[in-house]
Amino acid sequence: MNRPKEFDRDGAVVVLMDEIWEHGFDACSVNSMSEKLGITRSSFYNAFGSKEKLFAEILDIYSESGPSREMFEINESRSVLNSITEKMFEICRLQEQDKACRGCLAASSIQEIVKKNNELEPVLKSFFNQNIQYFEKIIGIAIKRGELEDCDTRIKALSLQNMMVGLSEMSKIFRKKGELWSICEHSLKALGLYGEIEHG
Amino acid sequence: MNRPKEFDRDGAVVVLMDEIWEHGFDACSVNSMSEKLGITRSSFYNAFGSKEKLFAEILDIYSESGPSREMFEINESRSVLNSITEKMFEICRLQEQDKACRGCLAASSIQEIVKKNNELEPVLKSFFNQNIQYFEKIIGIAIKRGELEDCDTRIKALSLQNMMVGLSEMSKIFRKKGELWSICEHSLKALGLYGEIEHG
DNA sequence: TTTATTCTGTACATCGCTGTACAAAATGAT
DNA sequence: ATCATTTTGTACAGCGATGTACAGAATAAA
Repeated sequence: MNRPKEFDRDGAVVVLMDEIWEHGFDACSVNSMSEKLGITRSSFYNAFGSKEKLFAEILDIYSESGPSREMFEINESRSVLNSITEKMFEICRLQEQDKACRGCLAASSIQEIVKKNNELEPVLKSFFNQNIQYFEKIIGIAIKRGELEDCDTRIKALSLQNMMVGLSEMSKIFRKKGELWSICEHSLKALGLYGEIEHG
Repeated sequence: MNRPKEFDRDGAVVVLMDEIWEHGFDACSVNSMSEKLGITRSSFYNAFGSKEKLFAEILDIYSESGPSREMFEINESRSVLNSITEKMFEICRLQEQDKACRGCLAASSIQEIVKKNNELEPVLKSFFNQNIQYFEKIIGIAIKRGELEDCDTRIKALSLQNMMVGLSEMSKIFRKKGELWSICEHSLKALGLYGEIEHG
């Protein structure tokens, strides 16, 4: 019926996610992203509408692969605290290995978007609110199971989020081997969210 | 001997600190900053050398007024944990009131500088390392005084820093009255760094 | 083959930013 | 008044970004 696209749109979104993740939202111009894909700007606008719409898409994909996903695989054979701790260990490992020091895409975008991009600010905020809701949920489960003593789930969730956001930025500054995990381990234990794991 | 400057340099640095704090390092062009001061770019370059040198100056001033300063007023009549808690309460209050959602200047700059500005990266890193050193110091004092049980001062310091950096970004997203402080209070208590304070 | 549809490439006019270079202005000291 | 010094203003030449508009290319269906 119509002329087919000459590039793989889904693949392109991932490429641009990496691009924005590494260089930041502002630094990635429509120009440079189009160039990266080997298409022209008019194709870019045609395919993605605008930088903002693209970012919203990217954030959506990011949240699919984000902390919420894997942690959600909470079954009876595995404790909630274990899931949290394991996930955090994995995050620390990834951040430590990442030579580009990208941190968390969402956390890194806060500075460039809040109070600076009216279109994306609500998108980003909803990302974090969803995360908090998820954290509240699994913390609630942990309490019910007796893994965690009773507490205000929202404050506990916010504190965990706070720790994670902090970690995203700290990972860019403190690059000594194992240091990130030692912060994480200490903070999780302090919050009562630590569950023993095996790490190689 | 020479023609006097036609603008107040020291005052200008403060104006530009606010400018960068609010809009970010990248968003503040030499053009816009010069315009803000009502001078030309050549005067800007003459007065500050470059954007980078200006930022280094600003960070220096910022660290003077930063967390380290007031917390350092630790005397025998006031506990270390009290000082920390009071300072954190003050920070939460300021962030909550700040409608521009600026967060911490240094924390907010991480994203734009690390791996992106070779000249400023070491400057920023040294800012944080100094902060950590200071935290280690006062935590050491707290332990000696018996306010805090014995622990690895570096990890404790890093965890505190992590919490503060997180708070800087969280303050831009979660704007409900008192929520920031409830995160902070909970996290400080968890880390064993909370000291009872009177807050109005 | 023609038609409708959609994608792509080129071009446009505009804007802001960069760092430097050089001339003009202003002052203190002699 | 002249000189040395420093600040300031103007100008330059170049770069990259923006969003749109329009023409051309490619395809599926009729």
